[in-house]
Amino acid sequence: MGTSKAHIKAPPGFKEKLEILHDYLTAHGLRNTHQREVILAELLSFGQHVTTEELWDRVKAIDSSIGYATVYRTLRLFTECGIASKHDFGGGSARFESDSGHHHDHMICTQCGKIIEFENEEIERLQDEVAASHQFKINSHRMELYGLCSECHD
Amino acid sequence: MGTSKAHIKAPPGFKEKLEILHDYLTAHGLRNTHQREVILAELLSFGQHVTTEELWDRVKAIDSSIGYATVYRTLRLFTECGIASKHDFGGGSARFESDSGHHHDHMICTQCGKIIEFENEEIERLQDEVAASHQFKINSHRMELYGLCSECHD
DNA sequence: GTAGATGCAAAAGCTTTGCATGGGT
DNA sequence: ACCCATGCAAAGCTTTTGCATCTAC
Repeated sequence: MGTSKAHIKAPPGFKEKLEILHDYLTAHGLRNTHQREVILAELLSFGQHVTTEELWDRVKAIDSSIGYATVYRTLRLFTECGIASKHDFGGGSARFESDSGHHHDHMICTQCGKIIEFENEEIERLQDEVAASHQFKINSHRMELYGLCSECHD
Repeated sequence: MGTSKAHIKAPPGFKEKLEILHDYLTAHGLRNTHQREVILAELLSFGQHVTTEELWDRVKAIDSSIGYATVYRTLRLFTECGIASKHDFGGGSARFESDSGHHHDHMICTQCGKIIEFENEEIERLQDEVAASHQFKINSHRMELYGLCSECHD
């Protein structure tokens, strides 16, 4: 009988990310599995910053046999191969998002939890400048603005 | 027999911070204690971003009867009355620093752990600008640059 | 067939809290 | 005296990991 595994509906960007994943797996002697594809698909279709547990809930709806540890380990794998990144916005749990390629920062509404993404080249430039003035070599940075979104004030 | 408690050597800024603390305690019907003064003094004299446990170690050296929970609760108190602030630079434990009054951000060397503080008004202005363009009201922000300090590269 | 992947459950870390006791005011 | 503060130990939570079993290659 064919692989009667749960069907994976491909969300936008799935194909590209899957290719990156496959390349990474091959290059490192790792294996592709059904679980990894399901988790990737759900991460992409979630479309928001998601915690390991939230993602696990969605993944279980597709394949109830997938365990929490697999989601946890797979998210770390995704982070390592550059198709997702991990953030800590406070509130106990780490949150993951699929990488869109271009860097961006976040505004977090402390009232409703909404997360707005933005990018600002001028700020990035100034960061580089500040770092350079301290002979500091930036590898990564985080910048988060906490406050109230337009719907939560006035 | 006066109060033969361990002597507290006043580090720079101790008097001012202590006053803020006392005012806060009075205003909220709370009490001043020897523990709180020791912890404040050690926080100030540490002079670097410190974890609860690291601070506890130093505090115990002054008064070995002080418990971890007291340090923990006192740091939260300090945060509430605005004489200290809490940061999460990753690595498991939260880190505290005494507030210097003027806002600043951090560069963290991922090799040696050194933390360099800096401030940049231009960046702050741009942050306000970005927030305004999204009708977002900033309450606080964090900005951290991760990489290698001058002593850890080349 | 073999080395990596998975699921379960337990271990690890920090953080936070309940409670009896001690101590400011 | 009253009520907050403290110390100790236990509970909570999320993150990690050990291990037997399963599976992609």
